[in-house]
Amino acid sequence: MKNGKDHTEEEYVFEFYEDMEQNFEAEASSMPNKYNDVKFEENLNDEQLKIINNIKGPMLIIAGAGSGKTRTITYAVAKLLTSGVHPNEIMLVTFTNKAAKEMIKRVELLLGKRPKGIWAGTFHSMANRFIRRYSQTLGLKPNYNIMDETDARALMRLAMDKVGVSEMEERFPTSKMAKNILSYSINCDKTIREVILWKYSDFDDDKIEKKLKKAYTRYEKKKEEDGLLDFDDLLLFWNRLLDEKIVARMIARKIKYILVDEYQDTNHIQAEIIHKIARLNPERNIMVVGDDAQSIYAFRGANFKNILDFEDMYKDCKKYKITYNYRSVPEILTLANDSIRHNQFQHQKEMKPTRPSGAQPFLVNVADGEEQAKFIANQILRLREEGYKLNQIAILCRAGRHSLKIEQELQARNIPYVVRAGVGFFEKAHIKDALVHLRIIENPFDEIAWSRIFKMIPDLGKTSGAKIFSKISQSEAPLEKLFEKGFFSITMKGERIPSKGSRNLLNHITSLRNFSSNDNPSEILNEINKLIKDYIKSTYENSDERLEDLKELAIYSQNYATVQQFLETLSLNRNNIESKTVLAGNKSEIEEPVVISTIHRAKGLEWRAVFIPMLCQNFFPSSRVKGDQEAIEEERRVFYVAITRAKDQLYLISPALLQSWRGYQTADLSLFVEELDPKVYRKSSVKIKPKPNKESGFCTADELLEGK
DNA sequence: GATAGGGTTGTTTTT
DNA sequence: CAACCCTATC
Repeated sequence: MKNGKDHTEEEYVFEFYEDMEQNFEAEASSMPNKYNDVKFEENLNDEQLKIINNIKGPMLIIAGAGSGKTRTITYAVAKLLTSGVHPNEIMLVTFTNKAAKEMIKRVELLLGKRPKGIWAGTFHSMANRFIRRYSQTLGLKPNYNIMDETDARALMRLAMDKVGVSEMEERFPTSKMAKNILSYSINCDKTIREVILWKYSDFDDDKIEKKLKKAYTRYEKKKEEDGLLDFDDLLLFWNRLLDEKIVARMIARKIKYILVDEYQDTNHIQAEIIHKIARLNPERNIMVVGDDAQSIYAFRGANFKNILDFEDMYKDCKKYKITYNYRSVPEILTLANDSIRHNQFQHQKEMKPTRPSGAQPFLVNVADGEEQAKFIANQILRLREEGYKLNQIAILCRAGRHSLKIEQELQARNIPYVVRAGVGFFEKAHIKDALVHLRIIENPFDEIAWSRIFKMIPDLGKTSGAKIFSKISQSEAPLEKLFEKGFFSITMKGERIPSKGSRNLLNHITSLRNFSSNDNPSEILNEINKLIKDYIKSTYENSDERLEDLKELAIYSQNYATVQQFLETLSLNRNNIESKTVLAGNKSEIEEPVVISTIHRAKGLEWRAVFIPMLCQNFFPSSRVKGDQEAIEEERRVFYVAITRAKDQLYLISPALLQSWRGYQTADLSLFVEELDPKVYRKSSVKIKPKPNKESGFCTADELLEGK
């Protein structure tokens, strides 16, 4: 593997994995690595320097947006390494695996050498490493597959069906709700009853609760039988592992320093895990970094009160604040502060601007979604003329679907863009169609995977599928056994001859019989692509595009040695590949695209210019929060995160009229804009009237621009 | 009894 | 774009 900074993303993924594997084998080496001299004093401010010179014991760091949080963590890691701490004594927990890789990359640049062996990644990916290693201790199949949320929901549906829940006449939670309830219960350490009362009080009923619990039992059992784990299981089993004395002692011997980024977005079980590890070590070197104002994952059980609890839990904890903002012009910070002060449940803290004065944020009222899209496109072109590169511009949406019209407009104007929202590449139907074949090679007991394959086979429906899977599940056989003569022959309608569907299935998968989970996934995928080509062609409208995607997938998978490595990387890094990139026409030079993203995925990132569309009541904040103060505050934090991504220019855009399922509908200005002090933004003085009466006082976005 | 096809519905945010 | 329900067909 190459050294230096010219790694491709894929190589990092691969090396990353290797490092983790080595961690289990390597003892902390007594030979400290030779690193560059790092100029800590020159590159950090006083607040930051104080932190990295005091890394010991429990530390709580409150870091405002744009305060150089990543820089501080990076230098902290560098500090530890240069003072002789071995890489595999450090655990760095980040919010995404991408963030982990980027931080390691930055540490590498500082040290002039790649620090091999740091435990770095998300809670889920690290949990996976430990669980794979100790699957036997936990009584799990070593080749378990990790389900994504869609799969987990499908399995929950299956469990509910088996328990006979969907046939009930009374109202009952959907499989999605049922899965959510279970998920909250695990992540927040609450009973099912408590979760129901907390989030789904409509279903507060003994009978429902009883049935639900029955479905859960079935769900758990099914996962065990099929060798499946959901995201929550990863945390659950890691946590359980830490109660095993021998394993815990082994982990304690290795990990001496824990650093947790984005601590405001951890939930109860995650906090429990790191505290268990921290307490295993007499020095309890645990550093958590976060900003309660940026906690936006409550829907996943995150609780920014973890930050407050931290101080209670470690009475001797040292508390630091880093407050200088290096990102945004003071005008943008003023608006951000003016917004977040409306939140009651909040640490009071003040961001100190360091940049000279710049442009005031704009509040742009537009007539409707089309005008909004036009305005954004116009303004992007204008910014480009002013010297902005397109990739320094972002459109940040509350929900993925808010960007549809904007995308169309950018396409029409030949403005290249990339979308980081909605269904990711690996969740697309055709990609999953291919991947489920890999899943059954890895683990043939995975019913969710099989049933997706069954759907692709002509003359094979639900009933036959269930019969075939029941044979598979009883066979206790690896994949090759399934090809023994007559295995798939099931009798239908009392006839002796194998059904058409089962013969089709056998034909379909026969060419996979010689592959095993240890083979290179790309070779297998090439074969799979041949198998499903006709199905893709006949099922999907844009099959050419999809077949291209499948080729891409096979190429991408070359970076992984085994099926297992490939599959679990996909499960745990789902948003690493851009879901859609539209490049401008036939331009010879490729221009870096504008970014369209959900706000949630924009966390930790920054752009020179940021557009926030759809600032209307019932869109942002979303209609679901009605009256719920905590939910409104969460939405306001989402707004705050969006604002603080902007370095130089910020555009708040609010359409007056929106197209809903039937016709146009007036939309009120978002509470979050309404409540702002009008002094913190510049508003177009032009009054805009709804489209139907498009006469006096009404203007288009183009005219609005001229008038500015 | 089982499968295929049509038409309708409803979707925040993500590991 | 998947999950549902209904109807036509084998």
